[in-house]
Amino acid sequence: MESTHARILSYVARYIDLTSEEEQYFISLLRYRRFLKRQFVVQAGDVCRYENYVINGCLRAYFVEPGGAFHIVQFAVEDWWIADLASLLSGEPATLNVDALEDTEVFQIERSALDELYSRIPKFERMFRIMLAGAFVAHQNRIIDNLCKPAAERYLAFVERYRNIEQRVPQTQIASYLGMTPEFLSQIRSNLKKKRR
Amino acid sequence: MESTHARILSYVARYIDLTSEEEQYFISLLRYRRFLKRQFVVQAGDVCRYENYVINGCLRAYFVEPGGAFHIVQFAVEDWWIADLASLLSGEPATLNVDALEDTEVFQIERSALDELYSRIPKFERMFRIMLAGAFVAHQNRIIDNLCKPAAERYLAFVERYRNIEQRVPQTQIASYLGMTPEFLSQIRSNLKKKRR
DNA sequence: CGCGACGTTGATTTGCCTCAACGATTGTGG
DNA sequence: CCACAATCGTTGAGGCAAATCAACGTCGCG
Repeated sequence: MESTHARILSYVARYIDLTSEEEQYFISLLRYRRFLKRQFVVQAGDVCRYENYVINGCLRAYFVEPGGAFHIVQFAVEDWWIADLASLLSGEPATLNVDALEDTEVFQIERSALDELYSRIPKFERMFRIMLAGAFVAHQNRIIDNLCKPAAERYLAFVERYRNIEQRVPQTQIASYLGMTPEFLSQIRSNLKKKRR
Repeated sequence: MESTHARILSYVARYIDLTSEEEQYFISLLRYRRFLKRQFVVQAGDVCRYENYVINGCLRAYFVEPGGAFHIVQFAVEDWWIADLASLLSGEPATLNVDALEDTEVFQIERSALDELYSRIPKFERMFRIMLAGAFVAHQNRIIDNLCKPAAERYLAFVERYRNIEQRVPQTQIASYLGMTPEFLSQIRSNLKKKRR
């Protein structure tokens, strides 16, 4: 546990400097949890009560259409945060599901603990502001890519950018994230192979 | 000018409470500017130095592909903020253009002034954190819609959500925002009209 | 007036989806 | 430890939504 704390603290240190007291206080708000593969972290319909930091393993957030089709919105591996942010902030029921693609260890921070953290140590407000700005820009770029790149290029961009994820999760999942069918992704890959030779 | 300050102050008041001293300080950081229709607010390649609050009028942020195709990423009307956030934060050259679809009045806050504002009045860090969270969620929903809704539904959702924008900007622009060709949007609209009768 | 932006309509093409069938691999209960 | 199911990736035929290309009418503007 010592070492896992070290990890999240060094993550925080990328954004802000903490005194060791502040570190202790921050750590006291963390709740350690393990999720088994396929286990839910957040279920659509329930209120999302935690922000989740991934220590190791892999989570995914996805949206299920009334028809039954589902679409992956986000993956989260080591050092990433994941939640249904809309639900966490508003207290409304979540529209996203979050579950584990591998056995996964996380630190959770409860909504109320976050609020207290912001008040006690405003630096954390800065950290989350900067994190959110980065996430916002990433989403914006994803929208642009979806608008103007054909499926094959989007796949290549994904592999380029998230090699660590591409290795670990099944193609079905990646296809869903990229907004195409698994069959079509398979076709793309086989075309790329041919071209490469 | 008095009245325009009142407007941005009531905008801020949605998020945080300020003393009148704090209000004065905040206002002192604002730089008033007018942009004529078609005038650039940010040009891709330049560094984006300001966060822009729209007093009235309408701005658009768009991305130009090497091939020449362009895609609208965001509109901003009264009470909205717009910038190339990636550039503003990193100091790298902007990848987006921002220009005026109508004659537009804005308040600009310079990057360095923002930093000072955050330090002097951490409440503003909270305001921007909350704004960013909202924008993040909105982008996420847009990604989901692009993935699972057909073009006609996306158009209807846009009209529903942004009636004030839909009335004011040409269809070409809306088609670009929605990720479809103007011709196809025209077809969709004519089909909807037929159905409505 | 004439030019350029805008919207419309139609013919053709294409990127991607749907559906279906088939091995290969994983994993799970008997 | 085997047998059977479930998950995963692949391939192919056919279909549809949306893009492309082209032509034309309208309007606002210099």
